[in-house]
Amino acid sequence: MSARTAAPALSPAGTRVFQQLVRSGDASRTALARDTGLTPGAITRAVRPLLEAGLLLETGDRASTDGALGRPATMVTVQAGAHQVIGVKITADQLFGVVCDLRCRVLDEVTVPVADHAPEAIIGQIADLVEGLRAGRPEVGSVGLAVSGDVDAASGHVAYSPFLGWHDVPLGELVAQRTGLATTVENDVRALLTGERWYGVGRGISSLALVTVGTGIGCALLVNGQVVHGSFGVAGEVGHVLVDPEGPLCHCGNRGCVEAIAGSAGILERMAQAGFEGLGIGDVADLARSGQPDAVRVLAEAGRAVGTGIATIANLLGAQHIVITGEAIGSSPGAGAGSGGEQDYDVMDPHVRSAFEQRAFGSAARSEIELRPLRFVDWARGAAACAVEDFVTHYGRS
Amino acid sequence: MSARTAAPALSPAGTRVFQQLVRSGDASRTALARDTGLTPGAITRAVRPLLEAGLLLETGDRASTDGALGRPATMVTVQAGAHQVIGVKITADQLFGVVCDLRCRVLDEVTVPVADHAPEAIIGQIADLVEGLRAGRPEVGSVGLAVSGDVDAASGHVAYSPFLGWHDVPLGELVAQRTGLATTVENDVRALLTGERWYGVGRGISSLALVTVGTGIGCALLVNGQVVHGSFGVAGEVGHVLVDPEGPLCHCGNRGCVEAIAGSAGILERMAQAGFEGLGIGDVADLARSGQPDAVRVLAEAGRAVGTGIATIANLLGAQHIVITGEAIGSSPGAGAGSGGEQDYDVMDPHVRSAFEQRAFGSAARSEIELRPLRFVDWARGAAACAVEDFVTHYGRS
DNA sequence: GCCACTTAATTGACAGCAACAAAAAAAGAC
DNA sequence: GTCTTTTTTTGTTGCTGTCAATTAAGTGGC
Repeated sequence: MSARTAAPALSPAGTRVFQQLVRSGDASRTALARDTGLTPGAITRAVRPLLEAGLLLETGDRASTDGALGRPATMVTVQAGAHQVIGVKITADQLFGVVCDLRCRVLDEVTVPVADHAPEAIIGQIADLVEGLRAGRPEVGSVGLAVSGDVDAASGHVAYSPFLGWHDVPLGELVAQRTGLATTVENDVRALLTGERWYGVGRGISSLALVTVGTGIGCALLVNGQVVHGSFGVAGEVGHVLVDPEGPLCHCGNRGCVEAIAGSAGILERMAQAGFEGLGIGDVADLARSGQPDAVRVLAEAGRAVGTGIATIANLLGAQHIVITGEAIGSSPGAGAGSGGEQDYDVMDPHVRSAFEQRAFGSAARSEIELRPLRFVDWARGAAACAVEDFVTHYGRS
Repeated sequence: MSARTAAPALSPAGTRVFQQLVRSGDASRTALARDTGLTPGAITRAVRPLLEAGLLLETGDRASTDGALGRPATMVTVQAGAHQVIGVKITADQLFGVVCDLRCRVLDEVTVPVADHAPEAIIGQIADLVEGLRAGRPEVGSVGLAVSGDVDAASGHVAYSPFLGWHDVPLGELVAQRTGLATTVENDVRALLTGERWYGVGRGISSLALVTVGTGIGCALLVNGQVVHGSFGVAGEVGHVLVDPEGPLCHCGNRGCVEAIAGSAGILERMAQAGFEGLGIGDVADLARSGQPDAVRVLAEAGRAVGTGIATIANLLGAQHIVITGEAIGSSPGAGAGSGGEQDYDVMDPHVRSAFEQRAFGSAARSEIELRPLRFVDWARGAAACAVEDFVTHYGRS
């Protein structure tokens, strides 16, 4: 694919080194030897062709010059701009696109409204979006797409996407044909996890859980350094963990699932029951901040439900780090102008934590919990991260 | 270790082939090539030294002679008796020991009562048990030990074992010193999972959950073909999944955990509350079978709790197969004379399944659920399986 | 009964890769 | 200015598995 720089047939060691550097940014050769488990000699030989291909760069930087004995190590860095990728998050309302470099830093972004959900229409829009972002950037060589639903990353097929109403769409092939770029497709939450894993808090961590709170509760899991896919395509359904058998009815048919209590729909419905009709989730948070008892109660319940859900993840998987995110989770109003309208009710934060601490068993309570707002750029960046991963692992192959 | 047959420095391919055969029993060379991803030529070269070392055997058997074209494949089998291992399950009451061959078939078994829980005392008893089983079996070359609690398999240390009252006992080293045999230590439930994984239902499956129902609820998880250890040593705590916030108090401080409802202690306590004091778990099952309403209710609740717990596992992990086992789970009274007194109340079975089906989300309901009685031999066999795995992976190394 | 066909297993040649070990490079210390 | 100390490089070596051709061992056609 995209044979811009004739791929110099990387050795296994070369791929390992390249991966390591893309993920860590820079390192001395000795550090690389330590981290990859290869011999210093092997590193030298692995690095050379990558330098020649322009993928790596030897900056004059010296590592830790402060009084260290011996020959100072010279740092090797990724030439992050050498290859660029476009990441697109597909929703029923909008397409969010970003251009990222190899270190997954966002260079440019764009949002496009979506009207027609038909696969052909959306694929056309994706192609246009890609062409637009690609203009004047010859380094762009691959595309990553993130879609909610049942996605087979290996084949690039979208088996089923409820929000888009898609069934068995060979999205990867179609976009690759239209754009001429190597295309990677992944489930949106797993894509987000991939981004977080290599370029966020997940660095150096082998078990990580990512929970997105919104209309539904999404979740992707990293266990033993591997993304969990589930035998039947289902995994990470923390939204249907039981919280209260007497709780509100969930669309899955049971009562008291996390999603029924903490999902936006459930929250708004219970506010409506309390007499507050037609609110948005941000309004509920505002009410809660101003002390309105119903809003406080509903959000506290939501927070406790999420806390119970993540405690279950911690108890079962021993996740080292748990990130909770969503349009609906934020720090404070007006903090940082994200692309999406980020409503915030960190009102939930203490309730999440207290419920987690209460239900986490033994050492599982040591899991680090992080709540953070999520902007749509992050979704697109996750898609880009998948494309980068694909590029790096397949560089000089297939 | 145990250099009986001078290990002929196995190549990586050799180890892969050996592993594959120990796990599958026998295969033609072509099948091996397919399953290991190696070239036919590599297989030939890998198999030869193993044949010479007496670890493999070429039986005259031909695979599928029925009208198949071409040269018939000759089967290669493990010489299962070439190396034997002893597996020991350590409990506060008894030691259960087995001798197994490389295919993990039980050749002999023995039970020893335990009086003194002090590490030295138990290690002495283990050494005696091993010597006894070893007598007249020169093929015995390694020992596997299964202990409940926090075990570090890599170092062979038992960090903490509540039932034995052990803290940081270097069990592996000590037993290796006493017996002169290579020794492997593993958490008991994980050992059971290992046995099941390679020699039971787990063959060819990459995600498997094993739940043991007894005094406590134990659980070991296989995800993506790897055993989950948990970042802080905690994982698989399905016993503390929330079932009912109004439920009975659990020793973890919360209400309505699976363990509080389905653990033996909880069951007996609730029977006592109903006026049935001093029962054993088998008595409760008998009462339920004879239609006693309280027993029926308590066991139904227990079954539903377990069902909810495994549904949570299925929802989060997408486990392909879930095995529920325990002294307390059985088929019918008097079926097969196991070593432990196996009480049975398959009374729970329908309740487990219905609760599971109700709470499993979407395709997660496709997980295969299996309830089966557990005899103590199985625990010991799990320990043996760990020893076999260690032997196979380290053969011709370290 | 011989020959073509098919599949299994073997073998020799080959090439690639990384480990090993020793030397060169680049500092700071004395 | 030499001596450490650490990083990096460079031959050399050994091993391993792929490749492709060959041999082996059957079945079925004629």
